[in-house]
Amino acid sequence: MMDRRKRKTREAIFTAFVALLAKKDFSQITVGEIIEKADVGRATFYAHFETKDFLMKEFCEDLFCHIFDATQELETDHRHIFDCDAPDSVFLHLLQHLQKNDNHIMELLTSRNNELFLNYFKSNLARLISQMPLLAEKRNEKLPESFWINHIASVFVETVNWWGKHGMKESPEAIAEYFYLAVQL
Amino acid sequence: MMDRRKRKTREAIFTAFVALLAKKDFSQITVGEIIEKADVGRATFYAHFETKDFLMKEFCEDLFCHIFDATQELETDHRHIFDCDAPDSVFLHLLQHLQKNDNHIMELLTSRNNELFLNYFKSNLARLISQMPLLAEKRNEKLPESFWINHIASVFVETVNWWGKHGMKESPEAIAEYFYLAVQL
DNA sequence: TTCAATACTGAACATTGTGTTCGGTATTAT
DNA sequence: ATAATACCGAACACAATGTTCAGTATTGAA
Repeated sequence: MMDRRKRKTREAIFTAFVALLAKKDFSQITVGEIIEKADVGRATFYAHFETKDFLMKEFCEDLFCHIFDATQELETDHRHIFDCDAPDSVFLHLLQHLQKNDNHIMELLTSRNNELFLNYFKSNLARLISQMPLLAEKRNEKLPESFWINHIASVFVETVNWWGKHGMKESPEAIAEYFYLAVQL
Repeated sequence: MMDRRKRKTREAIFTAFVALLAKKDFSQITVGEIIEKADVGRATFYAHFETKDFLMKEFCEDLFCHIFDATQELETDHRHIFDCDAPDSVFLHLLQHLQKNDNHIMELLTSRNNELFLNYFKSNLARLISQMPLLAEKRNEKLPESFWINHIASVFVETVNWWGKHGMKESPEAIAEYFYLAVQL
C-alpha cells in the first residue's frame, strides 16, 4: 500500500489539476499554479510526476480505468441477468454517467483545446469496444476491423463533444439515438 | 501587392515551419528553430506573426484556402459539364489530392499530436460540406443539421487519419469506399 | 516506543523559451 | 533620387521548467 502522505499529495495535485483544467487549456496551465492550488512544494510535485504531461497521463489512466471498469462490470452483470442486447446499453450508460458529471468529465471533454484529453478518452473507448463481441458482429465485412473500431470510437467521442458544445440540452437517450443513427447500428 | 521581401520571408518561415512540423509536434517546435531554419532574424519573425499559434493559423488558412478552393472550382466545373452526382466525387478528389502529397499535408495530418492541424482541417471541411446542397439532401431528418455536418467532417478526417497511420497502402478509391460505407451515404 | 525509511519543505539555481526594443543597414516602389 | 519599408542582430526583461540540497516531519514496522 502507498504511504498515506503520498496518497494525499497525489490526490491534492489531481484535485487542483482538474479544477484548473475546467477553467483553462491544458497547455496554459503552469506547474506553479498547480502546486499553489494544491498547496504543495515544487520539489514534491516533481517527485510525483516527471512532467506536466505525465500528470495528465496518470490522471486520465486513473479516471478512465475507474469509469470503463465500472461500465464493463455493470455490463457483464446485465448480460448475465438479462442476456439482452448488450452493446446498445453500454453507450447509453456511458452517456448517463457523463450527464451525472461526477468527475467533471464533460467539463474536461468540452473545454477548448482538449485534444489531449479527448485522445485518451478515445483510445480507452476503442479498447472497450474491441472487447464487445456482440458489437463486432455488426461490422460490415468490407471494412477492416481496426478501421471499424476506430470509427465507432471516433463517432461516439464526436457525438459527446457535440452534445457538450451545444449545452447538453438533449437527454442521454436522444443523444444515444443520434449516435446509433450516425453509426447505423 | 505585398513587398517582395515580405513575401520571401513569409514563404521562408512557412517552409521552415512545415519541415519542422513533419518531424516533431507543434507544441515542441520553438521560434528559435523556425528562424534558424528560415534564416531570418528574431525580430523579423515577430514582425510577421504575433505568436507561434498565429503562424499555424495563417499557415492553415493559406493552405486550406488553396486546396478547398481548387476542389470547389473543379467541382462546380464537373457539375456544369456532367451534371453528375457531385458530392461523391468531391471526397474522392480530396483523397487523390492528398495522395499526390503536393503540400505534404498527409505528413502533417498523420504526425503525432497533430490535433491543432486536424482541427483546422475539420472546420474547413465542415464549411465546404455545408455548401454542398446535394449532400445535405441525404441527411436523416432526425439528426440536427449541425450534428450531421460535424459528423460527416469528423468521419472523413478520421478516415484520412486512419489511412495515413496505416501507411496509405490502399488506393484513394478504396478509402472513399470505406468512407461512404462508414457514413452510409 | 523507538527508529530507520520515506516523504515534504522551501529556497536557490541553471537553463530554456518568449516577446520586445532599438540603432543601423539594405531593399523596395515610385 | 528618395522616402518608406523591411530586415538584422544583439541585448534585454520576463516567465516557466526542472534540479538540487539541507533540514524537518510523518510513517509503518519491530
